[in-house]
Amino acid sequence: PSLSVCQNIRQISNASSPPRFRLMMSDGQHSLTSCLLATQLNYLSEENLLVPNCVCLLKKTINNTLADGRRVVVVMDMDILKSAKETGGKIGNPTPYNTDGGSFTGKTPMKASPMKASAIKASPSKGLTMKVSPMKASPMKANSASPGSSAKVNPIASLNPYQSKWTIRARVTNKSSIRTWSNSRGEGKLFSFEIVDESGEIRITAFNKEVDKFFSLVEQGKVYYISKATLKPANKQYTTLKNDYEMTLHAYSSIVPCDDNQSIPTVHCDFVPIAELENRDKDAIIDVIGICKSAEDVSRITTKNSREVSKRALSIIDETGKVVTVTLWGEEAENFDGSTQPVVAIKGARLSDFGGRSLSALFSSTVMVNPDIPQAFRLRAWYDREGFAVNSQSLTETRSAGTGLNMNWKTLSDIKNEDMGHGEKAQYFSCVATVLYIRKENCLYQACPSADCNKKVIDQQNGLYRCEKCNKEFPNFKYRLLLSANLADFGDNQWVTCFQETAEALHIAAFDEVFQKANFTTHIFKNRVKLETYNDESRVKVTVMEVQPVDHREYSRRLLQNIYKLAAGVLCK
DNA sequence: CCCCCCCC
Repeated sequence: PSLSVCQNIRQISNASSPPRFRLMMSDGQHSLTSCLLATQLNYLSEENLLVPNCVCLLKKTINNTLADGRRVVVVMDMDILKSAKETGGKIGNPTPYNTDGGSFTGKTPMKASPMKASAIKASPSKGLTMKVSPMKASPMKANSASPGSSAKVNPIASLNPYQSKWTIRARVTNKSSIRTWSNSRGEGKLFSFEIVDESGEIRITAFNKEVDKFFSLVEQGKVYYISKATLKPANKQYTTLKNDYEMTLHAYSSIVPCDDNQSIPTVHCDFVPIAELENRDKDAIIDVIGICKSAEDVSRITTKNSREVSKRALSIIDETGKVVTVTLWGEEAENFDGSTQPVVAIKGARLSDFGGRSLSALFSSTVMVNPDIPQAFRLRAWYDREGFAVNSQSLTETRSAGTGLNMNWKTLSDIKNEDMGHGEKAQYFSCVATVLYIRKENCLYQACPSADCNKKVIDQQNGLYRCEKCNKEFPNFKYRLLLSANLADFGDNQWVTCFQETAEALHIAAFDEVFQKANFTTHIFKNRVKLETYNDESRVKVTVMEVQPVDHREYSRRLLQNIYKLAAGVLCK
């Protein structure tokens, strides 16, 4: 073997397939020669490993004479030892290179060849022909890494872009679906997967033809021998894997299933109890497991980049009695079935601070439904025995009144019976109630014109309007809706106040018939209750914060839950 | 050669 710097690489432009590459190699001794890259090594160039100024270890070269008499050194096997960036174009003591452009004519002085002297001496006679057959050379080598051979297996952690001869044995931990792209640089398809061995992990990507070749072969959880793939620096922006490199499969890559795989680690999860999520940082990548207590229907949303994507939010609960919302995306969202309240385990979910604390599955996450692991069996047993009836609390504050699992549900009689609103702080409760009557008198008031104030202004009778809250006088005011409505449920009724936003939600405007229409409509009302004193009279005031349509399915589920809870209480006695 | 991780 000999060490050289690849000074120049050029694709020989003819119609031959596969393409051929001509190299200018120099060993730093003012010499230059023309080499032909054996076609099975084309990937070195295609993958941009073989670039000017990279240091190459020529492991096998064959001197050849072309049909037209030109002599050429064919590089049959080589490793890239150092990237161009590392070498700056030098090996050992730097000497200037011959930069004659390296005409591919055989005029290059062979005696000054950087090739190993012995190889030059063994220069073939004119009559010798050397067939370069990529199809013979490469797959054979790849197969030598197959099970049963004595080939050494390399740890993933030892791989780097400058050695090309290695074989790893690793388990697939996360396989993507096939994705297509189209941009200014072209279009294509790809899939990627992550693998792990005792030493580490790495991501592998396959494009186009390699997608066709390897997609169905590569299965989640299975172990393979993998060799002849290209390593390149990983863009840390896009991966959480602990590896500085990632792999690309190419035409000569080999993936061979491995049955004897006990020693290869399986996916390991470090589950964080849901209650513990409160103490973790935003954007933390965590593993979580829980029972899917409820699941939204799948929905289509449009992202900021005007891409359409499916989404489904799940509420999962674990033995801590805490619930958190987890969002699944794309196919995972579409295919998820929460109807049986399955165990859901997610490796690598991202913690967000939306609604307090919530989780989102990433492309790098592994979502497992009813996985065969002890934690899943334990959770199942807990939930079916008692978990279903616990008074769960959600870490995720949902804005939609109907679906939150931390709603303070009350009946209207509870407000009086429990003396709600008498404490220092206002309380909040939700109820399902029907509008019996809306008072249309005084339904508008003159409000402070400042953006976020809305306080009723005092008409100074001099063309100015005073806001006590802002301690300011304004020449104008804005009209805001203020409705008094009488809500009723099965046991009681309650006068409530709706300001602008909530009044609008009742779908009423300043017309009688519309008022009439709003009567006897049923909604979810989220309310604030507080004892207030006005004109020396203390009254518990209930103000509507939110009006939402009743999700009858969810409402029925909740009523059923209450029945279960009552039943559980009776059984305990 | 992708690199999207979203929405409320």
